Amino acid sequence: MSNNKFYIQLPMDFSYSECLKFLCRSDLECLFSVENEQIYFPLEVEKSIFLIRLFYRPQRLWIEILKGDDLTDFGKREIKTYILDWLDIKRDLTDFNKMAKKDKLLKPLAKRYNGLRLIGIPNFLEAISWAIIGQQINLTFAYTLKKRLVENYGKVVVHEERKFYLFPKAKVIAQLTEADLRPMQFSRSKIKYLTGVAQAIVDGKISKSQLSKMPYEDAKVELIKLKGIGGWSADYVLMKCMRCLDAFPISDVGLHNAIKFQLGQKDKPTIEEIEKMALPWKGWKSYVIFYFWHSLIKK
DNA sequence: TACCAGGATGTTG
DNA sequence: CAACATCATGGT
Repeated sequence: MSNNKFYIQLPMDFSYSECLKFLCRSDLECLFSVENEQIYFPLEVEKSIFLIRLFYRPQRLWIEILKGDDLTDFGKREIKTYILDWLDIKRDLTDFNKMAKKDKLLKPLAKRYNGLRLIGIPNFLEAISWAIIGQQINLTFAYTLKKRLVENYGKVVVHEERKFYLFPKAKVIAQLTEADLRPMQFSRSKIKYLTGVAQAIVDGKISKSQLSKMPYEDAKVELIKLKGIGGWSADYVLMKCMRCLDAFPISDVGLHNAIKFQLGQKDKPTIEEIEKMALPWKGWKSYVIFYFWHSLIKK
């Protein structure tokens, strides 16, 4: 059983504690859990489900398989790939930090959160669904809705009397009705958007691999064709799932508030003002907004 | 109590 | 084409 524990070598400027802080931002998170600075989450690889624990030792992120079939070398590689993507471990932040240092607004954030990675959502359907769920409601309520969806329609893994959930499959969400989701307090429009997107994925009309071959602008156009996906949601998915470094949901109210606080102003900035201040951020706009979001986390 | 939430869509003027 | 209503409900 020596095959159930392996590790990823971490770059110097990786801050496990800042990443953990982001992962801990809601007590209602249901797709992973953080305890004693360890991250627990289930992952489906090659049709079998593994329960994984991550923990940190200097310059190493250890991966331990707590539950699941025997791991092949292929499966092991898949799990590593997933984690590298999720925590954006391979990203070289040298240029980002260099740019941030010269930027009045960013400098304190980049210093305070040095080594923070843009925590992603590798699962395409989950990323889109989370964008839809988060539209126009406060984050606490959004987490509550996601939890209800996941706990009712996602696969569950039980380990030491604790339940761990996977995000529901597109095939399952595509079949849901108002009778299923209205009692969980999803709005009629969110239900339509969620099932519609899931159906589009089932039908092969859109996929992560297809989008990944397109330039940012084209991928954004494709996403916006989906009912319920506007500019904000498209950019959200492009930054959290497709890893486009210049995806920038500029209309985001969280961003507006974060900039307001950072500038110590009474009013939120206008879109035009943000566009102007974002000029030097080119190449790293998704990282910039992520750092601003991070600054909103209440201790 | 009113107003704001990590928006998007359909309608109206 | 810009302004407005609507969605649904929790948080403050």
